[in-house]
Amino acid sequence: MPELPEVEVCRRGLAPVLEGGQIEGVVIRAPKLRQVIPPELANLLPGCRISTVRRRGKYLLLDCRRPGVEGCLIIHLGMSGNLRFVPSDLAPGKHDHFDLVLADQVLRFNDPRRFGVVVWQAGPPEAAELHPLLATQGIEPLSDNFTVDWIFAANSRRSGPIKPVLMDSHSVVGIGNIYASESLFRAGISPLRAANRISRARYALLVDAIRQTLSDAIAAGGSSIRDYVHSDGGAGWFQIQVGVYGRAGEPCLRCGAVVKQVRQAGRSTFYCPGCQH
DNA sequence: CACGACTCCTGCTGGC
DNA sequence: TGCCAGCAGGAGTCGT
Repeated sequence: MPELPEVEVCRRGLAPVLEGGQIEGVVIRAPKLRQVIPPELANLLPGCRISTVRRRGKYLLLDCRRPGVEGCLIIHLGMSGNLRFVPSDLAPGKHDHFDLVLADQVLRFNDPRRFGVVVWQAGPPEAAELHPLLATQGIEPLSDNFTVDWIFAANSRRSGPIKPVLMDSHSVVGIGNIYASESLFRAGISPLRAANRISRARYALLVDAIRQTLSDAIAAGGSSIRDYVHSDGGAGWFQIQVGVYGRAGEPCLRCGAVVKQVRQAGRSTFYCPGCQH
């Protein structure tokens, strides 16, 4: 379910509980998600302390170590993944694929569609980026590196429509199907417009829109982290005011034109033909 | 290189 | 009510 804001909200919910805590055990129930969950986690992780819970794109990074073992547990929630703390004695349910057993509770990973990932990268925290899944990740949209100059140059040779380009995690990480549509709506740019046919001035609007949209979503989700941590894990997700996503056929809240839905690269795109050009 | 199609998987919704 | 097609917030791989 997660795009960058949801993963960040998840990280903020996990960090205060996990950081400094010790892993007592590991349970692997479904060996194969998008990749096989490494069986050796059962030997590596018990006894490890988690120093930091980080995020890179839509990946969660748990830095773990104990004498003789140092590495990073890398978790991706895929489309339908979900992490929640449950009581130690709660029986696992359907699609509960992976448990991190802590002293007084369990961090449980549930993922019906199994597009998620749980893998291990040995080495110090800075080595995590060497993992093949992380090595090709693009820049963070909430970092100082994400500028008008950067995106204008990066997209200068991309002739395809801007919306799928925004969703390319090898370019910019974290922007999924919903926030791509919403950011373009806020910037007044058509999702169909070729990425290399957008002016620098309009890219400035887009950079701001992306930053603002993601930040708003994090703020909205962050307000319910307490709920997230000990409830169903769904609280706090996608709570921003939606401009166009899922509103096909309804009037645009800004100009009243009918919101359109089209298909791009196999994904639904929503936009307002009245105020996006 | 850049792009689109295809792929992995389960579950829900809407039409008949 | 049952069945089936289509679609769902991701992203790697492959062919062009």
